[in-house]
Amino acid sequence: MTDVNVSKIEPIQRKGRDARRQAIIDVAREVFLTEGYAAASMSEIAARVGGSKGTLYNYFPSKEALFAAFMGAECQIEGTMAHQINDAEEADIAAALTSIGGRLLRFILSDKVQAIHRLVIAEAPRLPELGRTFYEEGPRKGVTMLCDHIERWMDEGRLKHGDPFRAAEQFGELLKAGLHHRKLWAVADPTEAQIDSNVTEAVRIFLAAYAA
Amino acid sequence: MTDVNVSKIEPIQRKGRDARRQAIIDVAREVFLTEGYAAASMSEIAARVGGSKGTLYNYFPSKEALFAAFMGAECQIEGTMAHQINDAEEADIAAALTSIGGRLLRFILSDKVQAIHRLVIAEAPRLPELGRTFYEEGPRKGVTMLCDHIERWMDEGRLKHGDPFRAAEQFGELLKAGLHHRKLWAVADPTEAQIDSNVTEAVRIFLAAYAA
DNA sequence: AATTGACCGTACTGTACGGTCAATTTACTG
DNA sequence: CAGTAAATTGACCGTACAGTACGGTCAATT
Repeated sequence: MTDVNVSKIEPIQRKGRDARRQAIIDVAREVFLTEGYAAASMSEIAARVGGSKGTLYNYFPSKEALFAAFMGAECQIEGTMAHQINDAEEADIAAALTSIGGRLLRFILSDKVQAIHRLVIAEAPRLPELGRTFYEEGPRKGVTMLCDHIERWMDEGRLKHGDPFRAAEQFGELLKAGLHHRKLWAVADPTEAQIDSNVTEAVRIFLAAYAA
Repeated sequence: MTDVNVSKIEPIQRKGRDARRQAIIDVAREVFLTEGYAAASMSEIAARVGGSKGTLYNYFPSKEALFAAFMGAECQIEGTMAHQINDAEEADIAAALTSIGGRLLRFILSDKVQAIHRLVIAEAPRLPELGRTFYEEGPRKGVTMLCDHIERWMDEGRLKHGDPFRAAEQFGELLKAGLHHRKLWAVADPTEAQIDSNVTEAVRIFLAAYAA
């Protein structure tokens, strides 16, 4: 009632609070990615973050909310990653595709991205919007940027005309050929040689089908 | 001690027991596929099978054991499926690939196979041999049979020489292009038109790269 | 008719979880 | 330093789970 100048109260300890909030999300990421959503326990997260469960619930109202916060941050990181991967200044199409493809494939096959894929695939039926936002912010952005390159090359007459978005998806799929699923199924980790080999093969096949 | 002719006891009521065991696995399949491993409860399975939990544990010593039994049966089913999909008698390579590709892609995109993929991907880190046996009995077999066709066509000089196994994997990956992951991420269900379109595109690109 | 053993229903144990709360400590302010 | 509001704690609650125990039922075998 007697709250004169409420606005002054707000930034009272924001720095410490934000830092702690971020620390919680960092721990949550580690636990969620290694244990999965169901097996991850709030008690363990609280213990690993060095605080109590009550404090945890002071920052996030529920397990779902913490999970959503973590996934939001994660998607954003992945989205910005797409920019780095896709800026190729090579004039030669084959060289550009090889360069982009190598970076993209290594990114997709990294342990971190694999763990996120696992999580999204497992929880997507239960949380439909999770799958959607992950797709929009991650893979979708990556494909779209590759698509822009391909569309430009098509317009310049250096590639056959066609649906550039589908072409980008096909190239991405050729890159993964076998390696992605074998890693997802815990059958085998791809070697560096296999990765390089897959990239050159993907470029070869893509250009065989699309080179003007 | 006084166990004369123990052997006689064995086949006493095997028929009913096996039938019941199968009924339990059938129910377990349904529950595991829709709920996932962690969320599936033994009580619910017992209730759906129409029996008591004690009986359930009379047939399977633990939840893990029931899960393993279900996955074993499932892998076998999927393995036999590969045979039907892969027998193509078309002489024309493009026609054969289109025929096989259409059946294979529709199989992969079916709700049942998608649910199994989800389960395997989610549980593979926890149960490493699950991922391995699934791969060996399912996708591996499918790719190998397609590989046999491709190798024969290569030997006959109708396709360029190369690694037939990798070529088979590449063709499989081209078939899926985008659709598989969008369904796995609960972003969008593929339409019939998209499926057909993906098949013809996959054949086109594959032949552009491999036709002699 | 007697016997067997699989089966049912239910209640139970122990454990682990998500989430809550009153009490306490900490950190800032006048 | 005193006062106060926020931050933190850890014990606690209700619930749900895997797995166990047991008295009683019933259909098939002997």
